[in-house]
Formats: sequence, C-alpha cells, structure tokens
Amino acid sequence: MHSLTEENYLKAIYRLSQKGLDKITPTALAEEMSINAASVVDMIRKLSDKKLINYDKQKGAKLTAQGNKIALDIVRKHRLWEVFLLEKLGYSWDVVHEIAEQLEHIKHEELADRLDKFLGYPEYDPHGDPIPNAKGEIPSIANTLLSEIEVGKTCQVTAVKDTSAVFLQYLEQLSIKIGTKIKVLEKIPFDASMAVQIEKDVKTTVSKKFAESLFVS
Amino acid sequence: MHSLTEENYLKAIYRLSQKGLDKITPTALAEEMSINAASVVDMIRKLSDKKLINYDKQKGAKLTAQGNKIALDIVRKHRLWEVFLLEKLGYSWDVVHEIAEQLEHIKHEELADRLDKFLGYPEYDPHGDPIPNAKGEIPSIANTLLSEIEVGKTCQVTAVKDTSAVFLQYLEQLSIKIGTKIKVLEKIPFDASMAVQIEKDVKTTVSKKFAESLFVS
DNA sequence: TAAATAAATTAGATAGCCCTAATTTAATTC
DNA sequence: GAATTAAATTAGGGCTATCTAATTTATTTA
Repeated sequence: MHSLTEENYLKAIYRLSQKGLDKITPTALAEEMSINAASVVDMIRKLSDKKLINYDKQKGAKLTAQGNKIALDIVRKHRLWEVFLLEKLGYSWDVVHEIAEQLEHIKHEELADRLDKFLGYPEYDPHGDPIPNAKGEIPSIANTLLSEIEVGKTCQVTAVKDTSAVFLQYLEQLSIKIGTKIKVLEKIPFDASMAVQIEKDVKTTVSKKFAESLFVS
Repeated sequence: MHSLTEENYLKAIYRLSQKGLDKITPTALAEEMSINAASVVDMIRKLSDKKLINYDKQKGAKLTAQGNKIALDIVRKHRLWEVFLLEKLGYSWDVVHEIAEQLEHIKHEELADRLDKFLGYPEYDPHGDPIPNAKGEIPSIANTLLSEIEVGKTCQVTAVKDTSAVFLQYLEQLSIKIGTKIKVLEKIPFDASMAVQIEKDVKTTVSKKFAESLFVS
C-alpha cells in the first residue's frame, strides 16, 4: 500500500508533467510541494524502489505505468469530490480545492465509481479541468488562452489556468464561470490588457495576467 | 491543532464512556483501539497536557469539555458521512462504517453543517445511532434490547448494538433494518433463544446473542 | 497477609517524513 | 578552462506514533 505522502508526491509529479515540464528534478518537486529538496531526494529513492517512478539524474523523475495509475486515480477522486462540494454542498469554487485535497485520499475500492455515478458522470471539475474516467481516459483539455483571441471574436470559458482563491474570487465578482461567453473588444498594445464584454451586458478591462489565466474555446 | 491520531483516541474514550464504562483505563483503551497499552500511556499524557482529557490512576481517563467537543464533532461527522454513503452512494450498512472512519477526519469549518443540510438533517445514522446536531445535542438513545421484550409483544428496531459486518449482513439477509417490526413469539428457556416474527411474514428463531445485539422500542 | 497475577508505567527502538548543514556534482559565467 | 553558482546528495537529527521488554504498582487469590 502507498501512504498519503507518497500519493501527494505522485500527484505532484503528475501535475508537473501535465504542465509540460520535460525534466522533473528534485528542486522542481521541492518547489511544487513547498518542501525541502533533501526530503524529496529521500522520497524519490523510496518511490523508485517501489517502482512507482523511474529516476535518472539526466532525465529526472517519470511516473511508471503503475505510478501513473495511482496519480490518475487521485486526480480523478480530487476532481469528483470538487464537483460534489460545489454542486451538492454549495461551496464556492475557490474553496473546493483545499477540501478535495483531503478527500482525494479516502480509500475504498468502489468509492470513485459510486461518486461518479451519483454526480452523473461529470467530464469536467468546477475549474474546467477534465476528470479521468474509470478507465483512466481523460477528456481533451483546453489550451487556448483568452489572450490569444482576436479582437472582435467571441469565445467561451472552458477552464481556469490559475486556480488561486484570489483569481477565482475575482472571476466570481465578474460573474465569469465555465461556459461564460466573452467578446474581445479591444487589445491595448501598451500593457497587453484587453477590453472585453462578458455575456451581453458587462464591459470591463482585464490585464494581461488575467487574459493569460483563462482557457477559452 | 489535533492530529488524526489524537482524534481517534478521543473518539475511543467517548465510545467507551458511552458504553457505560465507569473507569477508562489504558488497558481498556488499548483493547478498544487494538493497540499496545504502552502506546496508550504515552498518548494519555499528551492528551492530558493538551487538556483534552483528565487522567487519574484511580478514576481513569475522562474527556474535558474541550475534549468532549472534539469527540462529538468527530462522531457527528462520522454518522453524517455514513448516511451519505448509504443514502447517496448506495453502499450497504455493513460497509459504511469503515469508509466513514476515514471521512470523519476531513477538516473544514462548515463541512459538517453543509453535509447535514444536504442530507436533510438526519437524526440517526444507518445503524440507528443518534447524530449530534450542530450544537452538540444528541437525540435520545435506544436502550431496550430485543431480548428484554416479553412474549407476545411487538417491537420496532431502533438501532444495532453490534455493528460488525457479519451481524449486519445477517440482518440484511433477514430483511431487518431500522424500523422493522418484530414480534416475540416464544422464548426458549434452555438457551435463551427466541422465536420471532419479522414484519407480518417471516418466522424464525434467533439466538440469545442475536437478541442482545438489537435495540428496539 | 503473602504470593501470584494483572495493570500501569518506563526505557529503549523503530519507521515514516521532514529538517539543516555539509559535501559532491553539474552547469554557468567570466 | 577556471571560478562561481546552482543543484543534487549525504549525514545527522527531530518529531510522532508505534512497538517490545523490563519494571513498578495494584489487585486478587489462596
């Protein structure tokens, strides 16, 4: 069996590789997990011994098939619980993450599947992240940023790239959620900010940072 | 903050005092928790230092007001999650306990209250145990055993005293659940077994052990 | 009450996961 | 390429929660 801590390492490795990091180094992991690099080195050895990752100083850490399966399972549970917390318990999307960080480690054979069924087999979590299905298949992921949309075009929010509470609260304030339509009215060359129209009424200006934190399609 | 382990000790102490044990000794706790008595002694010191319990070699361990509050909170969450698992995820009542053992430790300010609301403010868990409300008030508890019912009388199942999987599965097999009506047809003096009728049709004989494991009213 | 038994406690270890402070190794920069 | 800087690793601890093996203290029992 694997411990809660091991699961968190696997998840972090998964997350970093999803981010497109080609080489997952102890330092990168330490940074990601807010932990000391020396501790990471210990755990890397442990996970290697258990054949959950392969580690090579040149190539960094990579999940093995087995490690990937565990990581995906945690991610699946995390995102399902997020849906539960938001839809059933009425939590706001800036809070669900931290609770799901705990819930994702609850262990029981059928739990994920039963939860999945109860929630109606959702494909995306409240932040727009795809939920792996029981087979470990993942719906395609959004990759166009709001900042890439041309002036005059309208797009629809598919996911958030930044899931920090401050950003999510700001979105809440602007009434932006997954599915919200946004029309790009103008791009200001000076600071790459954008004038946008949110769902027929609201017009506002958002920063470069903002436009690069929202996925759209 | 208190650790998961501390919570489990507090819960065990609570459970033993609910069972009517007047003196909660290290040995009793060790037995209850399937743990070594020496470990218990250590933790008793720790919990005393934190003022969550009072310990006295003569009187044994007692929860302080603060310790009781934590224990009640865990019990509340445990029982609410059991209701969730049974009613929403369709788990059977012999399984919900072990999963709730994990879920009860999930920490978030409003979680218990939101779950409570979502479930419609249930008063009893699937085993008939009372669920403390947000104020820590507990509905009255069943205390009449099936074995105490006189011949000819009919009673109704309110709770199970024994929550082991084998017993619960046996009840399932007999179609006995909370609320089921049972009529006592005969008591056999030889071994204190009982002939009973379950809800108008089924007649069967149950052992002394069985009759002492079901609460009725 | 003395002896035997049981319970409580202490002492000393261990495993898991983390840390700081070297040290070694690799990558940059001058 | 030598010097500097950064990253990886090792060495040595710390803390929590557990254990086993004494030892001390109570409680029974003969």
